[in-house]
Amino acid sequence: MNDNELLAELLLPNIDKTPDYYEDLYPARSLPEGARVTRVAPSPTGYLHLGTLFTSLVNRITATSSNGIFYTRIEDTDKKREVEGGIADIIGGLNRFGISIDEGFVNETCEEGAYGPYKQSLRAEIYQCYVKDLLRKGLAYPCFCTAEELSAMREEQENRKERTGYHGVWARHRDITYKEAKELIEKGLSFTVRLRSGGDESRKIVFDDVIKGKIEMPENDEDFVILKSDGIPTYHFAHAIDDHLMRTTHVFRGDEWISSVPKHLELFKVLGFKPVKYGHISPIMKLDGGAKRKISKRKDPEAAVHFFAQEGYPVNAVIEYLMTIAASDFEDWRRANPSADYKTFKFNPKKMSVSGALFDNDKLNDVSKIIISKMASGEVYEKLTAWAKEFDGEFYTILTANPEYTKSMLAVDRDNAKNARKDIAKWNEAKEYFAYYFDNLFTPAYTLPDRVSADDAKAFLERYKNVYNALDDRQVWFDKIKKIAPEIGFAAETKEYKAEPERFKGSAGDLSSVLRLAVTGRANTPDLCGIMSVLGAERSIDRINEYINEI
RNA sequence: GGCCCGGUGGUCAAGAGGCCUAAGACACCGCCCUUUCACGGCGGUAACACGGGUUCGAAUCCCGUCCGGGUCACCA
Repeated sequence: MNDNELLAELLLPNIDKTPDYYEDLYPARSLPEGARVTRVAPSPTGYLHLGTLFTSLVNRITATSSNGIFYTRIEDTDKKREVEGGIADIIGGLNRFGISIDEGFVNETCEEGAYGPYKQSLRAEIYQCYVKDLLRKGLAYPCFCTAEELSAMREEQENRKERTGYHGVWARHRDITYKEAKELIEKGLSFTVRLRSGGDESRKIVFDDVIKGKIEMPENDEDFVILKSDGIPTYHFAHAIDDHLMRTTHVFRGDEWISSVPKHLELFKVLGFKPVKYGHISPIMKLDGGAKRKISKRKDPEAAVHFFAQEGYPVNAVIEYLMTIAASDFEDWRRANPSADYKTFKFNPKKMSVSGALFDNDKLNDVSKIIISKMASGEVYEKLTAWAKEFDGEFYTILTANPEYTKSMLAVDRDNAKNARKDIAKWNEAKEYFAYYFDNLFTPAYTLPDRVSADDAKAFLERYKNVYNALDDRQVWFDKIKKIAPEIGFAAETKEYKAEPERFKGSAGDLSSVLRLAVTGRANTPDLCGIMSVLGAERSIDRINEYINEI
């Protein structure tokens, strides 16, 4: 055995497999030509973040568009930051948003697929096997520097205005011998394993990012850590090993990773792997004061996907909105295919924005309103009550006390309507919006429209009470109002009034506003005729009487 | 600070040297439709960061400046 081999044995004595073993264990996938294998690899350090959802969506749609595979892998190599229940929240969140997962953690509890385990903490032996191989080949070496020594070194580099990092002459253990290493280990020192970089900072590497295009950067010459002192790899090393062994073809990830691409590419090269294709996604930004910045977990409620559930945005509204950011040609496609499943959209990463988009709540609301406006009342009922059950118990009780009543309320101006109303963007607006349908939510307003005096309002309402019939259709309903109008000095037709305003006090439209105010307490509502028929004649008349007494 | 990436209306963006007197969507405003509101229709306000080149011609190519973002860990 030569010194490198001895060193490898010394450092990782319990590893007896060789890379060939894993190459055979995880053979190339047999997928159709052009199929892309993508993944999302969250670390369970908290709840599902908007950015993670977005990245997942891009990876998912890329796989779907190419008949490929999308899988999840848990990057739990940092035990210090791990959070209880993190996996469940993230994977469960993806499921809830309809991001289907082909492999890996397909839901909170279940791991599937032939390329596992899909949790990095369970893959230590695999990583170590490759580290050992690198050690044997002299491509890696142990480093015994402590955290203190490393930061002292950094400080010195900063003082000297030199490039910081563990490279060149600063790479203290780069030439450590087997003998020296053995002594230090016998003294009980812990070590990390570093890559013996063959890069040269003055040379450039060029790679083609599938989103951002050609990017040129200095080669990596940093002897960065590949195996931490706890025997677990760093992200960089785990990325290279896992994405190779899991046969990933495309990695879409946040663009904060761009600067480490030279490290990753060097790793792929040194390991003898075919590099993956990268697509670096610009972050979703937020306006803070006057400045744009990446949406932040700590400062922005909408960073947590849970926020959207709480507000009551339908999940497909959030996805639809994210798609408009992800692909600049998505909205055109949507116009051409109004009811198609977004999953059938052919995604092209070249159509992704290269700079970060500001999160646009107005746009989300609009997208969401359109989606809700297209739902039938039955679906609205399901979604609304499901939301209320979780987030507004009082409203839930009210809504479900009489399901048929609630459904007929939701059907007004919705089912069979020629024009979809775009009124509600999220379920938490519903309580206020529908309040007048429920006696314990209804707030009367004893106000009058312009042009209508209290006396006229009373005169109109008194007459109207006698002719109202809850069974009337819209036409008959309004004809009755028009019939009363001239009797009290109002024009039956709006046009008539507009042509000669001096001849009338107002028009039948003004009178219907009186009725609207009396029955709903609102100046604006959907179809009043429909509302009154849901409310029922008795309740409508009661409210009219009360209004007459109060104005 | 070094290294990357980016900069078209308030926002998302189309745009690959002449088709740009710069699309579309959201937001905003006006008009029409209309029992109110909404929907819908029509119209409007509003942009190529700046300065130099290259070219007959530049939003588009090159350089510089400025501005914004990212990154420089035994975190991912």
